[in-house]
Amino acid sequence: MYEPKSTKGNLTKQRILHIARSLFYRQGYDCTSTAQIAKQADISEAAMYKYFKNKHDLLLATVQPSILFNRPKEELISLTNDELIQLWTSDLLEKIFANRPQFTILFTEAVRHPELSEQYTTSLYELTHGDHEILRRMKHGRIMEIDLKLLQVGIIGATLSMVQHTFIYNPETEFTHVPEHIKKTIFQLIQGELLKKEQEKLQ
Amino acid sequence: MYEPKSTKGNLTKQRILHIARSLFYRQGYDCTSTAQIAKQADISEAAMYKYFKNKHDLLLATVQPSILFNRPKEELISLTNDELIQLWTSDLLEKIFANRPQFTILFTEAVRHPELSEQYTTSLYELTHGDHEILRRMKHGRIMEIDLKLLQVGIIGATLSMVQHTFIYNPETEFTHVPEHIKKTIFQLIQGELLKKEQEKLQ
DNA sequence: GTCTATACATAGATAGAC
DNA sequence: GTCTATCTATGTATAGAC
Repeated sequence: MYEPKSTKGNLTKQRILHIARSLFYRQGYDCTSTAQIAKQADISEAAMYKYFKNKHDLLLATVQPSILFNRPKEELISLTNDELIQLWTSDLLEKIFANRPQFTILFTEAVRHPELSEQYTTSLYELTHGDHEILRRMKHGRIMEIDLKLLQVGIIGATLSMVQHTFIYNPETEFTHVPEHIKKTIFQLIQGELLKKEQEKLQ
Repeated sequence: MYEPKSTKGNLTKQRILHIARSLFYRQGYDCTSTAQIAKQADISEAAMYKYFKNKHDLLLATVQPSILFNRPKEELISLTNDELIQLWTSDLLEKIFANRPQFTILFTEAVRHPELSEQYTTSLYELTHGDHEILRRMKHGRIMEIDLKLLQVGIIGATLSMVQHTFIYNPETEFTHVPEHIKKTIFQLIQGELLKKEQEKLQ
C-alpha cells in the first residue's frame, strides 16, 4: 500500500479523506454536502477543491480499502477443511469489519454510481491465499463446489445488514470488533447448525 | 391489506407511488427529485403534492410491503426439520424477491432516515407461522438455538447483495424470479454444504 | 384535480486576492 | 496553501388561477 509523505498538504488531504469517508458511510454520498465535509475538516470548500477535483473524485478515494491482510500460504495447506473454512470465514469477517465504511459505501452506492463498479470488482475479486486454497480443494472434490465469489458477496451483505440492524436498535453503540452475536450467527450459518439434529447437538 | 377504490384520484395516487418506488429503488431516495417522479407519472409537481404532503411522506408510502404470504399453520407441524427449514428459506426468498424494491429502500435508507425504522421493524418483526414453528422447535431442543431475526436480516442482506451483484455484471437482465444461482448458493449455505465431507457428497 | 409560475434554500464548483 | 465572495443549477414546496 502506498504510504504518502507527511507534508502539511498530504496531512490535510488525509484529514479530508477521513472525514468524507466517515460522512459518506453514515449519511450516504448524496446526503453529504461538500460544505459539510469542508466544515468538519476545518478548511474552506475552495481549498478542498485543490485536493480533490470534484466530489466524485472524493467518493472514489474513500472506497479504497485501507486494511488488507493476506494470510501466508503455508499456514493453510495443512489445515483440515473445517479449520480452513473457519479461518477463511473469520478472516473475511475481520476484513469486512475493518473496512466497513468502504464496503458499505461501495455496496450502497455502486448501482447509482457505476464508476464505482471497477473498485467494487477490484476489492472483491482479488483472491486471497485462503480463497485459492478453497478453490483448489473444490476442484479436487474435497469441498463441495460453491460459487465462492457469490458466497462472499452474500456474507458481506449479510454482515453489513446485521451490523446496521444492531445499530438501529442500539444507536449509541461503538463497535470496535465484529459484535459477538453477529459472528456467532454467521458461524452457525456457515457450519450448517440449523440442520444439525438433536443427537449431534448433544455430543 | 387495504384495497383502495378505483376512483380517478386513487389511480393517480397509485401511479405516483409505483413510479416513486421504482425510482427510489434504482436511484435511491436522495438521487430522485420530485420533478423526475412527477414527469414520469405524467403529472405536475403541484398536483403530486396534493396526494402526498411532502417527499418524505412518499418515501414512507413506498416501503409498505405489497405482497405478504403466510403459509397455513397446519401445513408446517408435520414436517421434518429439514423440510421445515427448506420451506421457510424458500418462502423467505420469495418474499424478499417479491418485495425487493421495498426491502432495498428500507435497508439502504433506514440509517439515514430513522423514521423508517418503525416500518423496518414492522416489516421484519411480524412473525409468520413458519417463524413460530421454528422458534417452537428451538425451544424444545429439536433445532439448534439461533437468533432467528438476526439470521433473517442476514439472509435478506445477503440476497439483496447477490441480486445487486448479479445486476452489476449483467445490467440488461430483468429478473422475474429469484435467480437460480442465488437460490442455489443460499440453500447450500443454509444446508451447511460447505462443511460436508467428500464421502457424504457422493452418497 | 390539474396546471403555470414562482419563492426560497442549498447544492457543487470557481475566480481571484493574500 | 488558504481564504472570501460569488456564480449557476437544481432541489423542495407553495400560491393561486382554471
